[in-house]
Order: sequence, then structure tokens, then C-alpha cells
Amino acid sequence: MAKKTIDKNIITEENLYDLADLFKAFSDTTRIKLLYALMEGELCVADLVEKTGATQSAVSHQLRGLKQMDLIRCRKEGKQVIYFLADDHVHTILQMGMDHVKE
Amino acid sequence: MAKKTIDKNIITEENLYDLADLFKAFSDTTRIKLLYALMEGELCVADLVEKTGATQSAVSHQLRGLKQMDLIRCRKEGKQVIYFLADDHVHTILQMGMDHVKE
DNA sequence: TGCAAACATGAACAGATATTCATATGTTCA
DNA sequence: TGAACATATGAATATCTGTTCATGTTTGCA
Repeated sequence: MAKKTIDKNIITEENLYDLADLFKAFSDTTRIKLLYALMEGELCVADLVEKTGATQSAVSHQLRGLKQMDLIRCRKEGKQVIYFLADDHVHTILQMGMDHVKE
Repeated sequence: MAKKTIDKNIITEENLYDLADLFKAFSDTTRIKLLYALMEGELCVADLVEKTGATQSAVSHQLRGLKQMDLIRCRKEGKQVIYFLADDHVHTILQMGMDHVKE
């Protein structure tokens, strides 16, 4: 789209704030572990607790933040809540960062 | 390289820590402004101070952190110190994040 | 209906982080 | 050499952030 190309050249100050916020979501070990675990498929909270090694409470708090940023979404299934990555962008950003870390 | 493909599948806990640290570097507004300004070319500290609107001291402190992570590098030129992005990876990560923010 | 499992939430605390202020280092030039 | 400029650094402070602990909510099941 031509529009997209044009927009990319107009970076507002607010965009930079949003950008920092986006990266902030990926800047904590617990959150990275959560997101990384979800890269391989959806998981319930208990599974995420196990994968991260964090407290159920800590996990729940972090999931809340990630959800508010629309990086993850969830659905209820009986007593459980199943979380999954919101879209491919998250997947891509993680993969790209990982490539850089692995040089 | 075949090696790279193999490595990508073996993610250690340390890798996840490094990954969080990488994103942490991009998670602050001042640093994002610095990096973004440097996307268009190298700049001296005074220019960066002007572009970010932050204090000379604050800028200097943040540049230090970014340099330690090898996201930026610098060279001296008389009284001035010229900073520039370390490599294309930084450019790419920023661009990708920007695309996401701009939906 | 009552109990247990799964998850969420709020308040409080501790540690991390960014900025400021003051000062130090290094460089050019008269 | 000394003054002015460009940048770096250290300590102190204030704010932000993540975890913990205690408790609340919802759902399934006996």
C-alpha cells in the first residue's frame, strides 16, 4: 500500500513512546519466558507457571500486562484460561531478537 | 550455514536472559530517541542532546549503556565524539518495531 | 450446597533505573 | 599556558517495576 510507505516516514514523538513501550514488554525475563513458551503453542496458566519457574501470582500479573498490550490473548476453557500469542508480529519480533542474540 | 539452523533450535535459559537485556536497551524513550536519530546517520553528542530534548548528562549516560551493549559505537573527531549505530541488526530491529507500532 | 481447583487481584516491599547536579577529563585555540 | 568548549562520570534522589503475600472470584464436581 502506498499509504503505509508514506506513513513510515512520518514518525511522531508519540510513535517513539509507543515503540519504547512495545520493547518494554519484551524486556523482562519472566515475560520473555512466557512469550517464548507461547511461541510453540497455546498454554494454560499452570503450564506457564511450570515453564517459567515463576510464582502463579507473578505469572498472572505479567500475563495481565502482556494482554493489555495485546501481545497475547486468551480464552476460557472450563476452569482454565488458555493463553496464546496475539499475532505473527510477536513471533517475528522474538525470532529476530533471538537471531541477534545468537549472533 | 547448517550450524546456524541447528543453533536456533537450542535456546538456553541464558539466551532468554540476553534477549530480555537486548530489548531492555530499546525500552526507554531517551534511548529510543537516540537510536532513532542515529538511524539517519552519525551524530555528535550535542546534536543528540538537541534531538532528544534530554540533558547533556542524561544523554551521555544513556550513550554509555548503549555502547556497552555494542548497539552503538563512536569515534573521536577533535573535541567532538561522533556516535553511530553498531550494525544493521539495530536498524532492522528498530524498523520492525516501528512497523508494528504503526500497525 | 459445599469444597477444591484454577486463576486474578490488591497492597506492600525491594530492587532496579533514569535523571539531576556538580564536577572531572580532554581538546582546541588564542 | 589558560580559557572555552565538548563530553564523561559519580553520587544522590525519585520514580518505576516486579515479586510476594494474602485474599477474592469463578468453575467443576461430589
